[in-house]
Amino acid sequence: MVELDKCEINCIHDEAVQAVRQALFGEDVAASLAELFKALGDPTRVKILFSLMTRELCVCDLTAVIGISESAVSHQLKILRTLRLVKFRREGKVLYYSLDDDHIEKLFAQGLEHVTE
Amino acid sequence: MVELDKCEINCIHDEAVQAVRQALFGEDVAASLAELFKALGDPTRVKILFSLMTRELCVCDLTAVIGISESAVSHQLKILRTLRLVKFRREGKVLYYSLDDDHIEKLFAQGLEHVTE
DNA sequence: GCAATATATGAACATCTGTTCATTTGTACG
DNA sequence: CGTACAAATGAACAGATGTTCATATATTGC
Repeated sequence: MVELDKCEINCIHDEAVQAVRQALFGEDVAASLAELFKALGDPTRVKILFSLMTRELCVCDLTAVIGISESAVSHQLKILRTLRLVKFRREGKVLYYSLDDDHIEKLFAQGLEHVTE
Repeated sequence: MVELDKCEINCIHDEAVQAVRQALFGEDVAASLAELFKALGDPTRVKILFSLMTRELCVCDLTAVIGISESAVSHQLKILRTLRLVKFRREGKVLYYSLDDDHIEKLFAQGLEHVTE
């Protein structure tokens, strides 16, 4: 818990700090947002999500497309499921995964713009 | 290097896998995208960026707004600088930070939509 | 029920990440 | 020049993260 001890006197823009502090969303929202972005912040998951942008795929397909073990894919899918980024339907023994949400496509689009500019 | 050994026979949708594989962006793009999202995937950095959406602020202000040590803020700012998410200008001893890019606001907007729906 | 198969899950481990503490750099001003 | 102060940097450490390996579910077809 850092308090405004020495710095408040000569350096801080007090009104600004107060204003921003008020506008700043709560700890929980910041945490949720960070959690979401963190989920997108892994090459494997980026590839999984991008793959699912084309069409729904089973775990086995994803394994082949991305080139890592089925277990690794499954673990990542669990994370993406928990955050409601992907959903799945069962067809016999096979589970078909797809994007749960069209926000992801927009997020990727924005992200790509930043990266490739 | 996992090959399509046993699964290709009875489970994989071969054409789909090939197609997606072709469409899938390269290792480097995936890595860049992941790096960007990972940078956004930390509560402290989320707060920093959100704070800077309102107006430019000095490191000292950010310390007060967010309530963590100046060193911690500085370390995070370095990460954000490296990824061209924030920029700064010097005025005497004080460095004023601001957003480098309007993509961030859009990314946050999309992210918030997903989180708060 | 049992073998086969697709996927999920748990434990373990090495690596990466964020913070703290100590030190340094850069700038202003007497 | 030397002190003061904003900010940056480096080392170190605890905690989180992603993969692997081994094992467990769930479903199908015999």
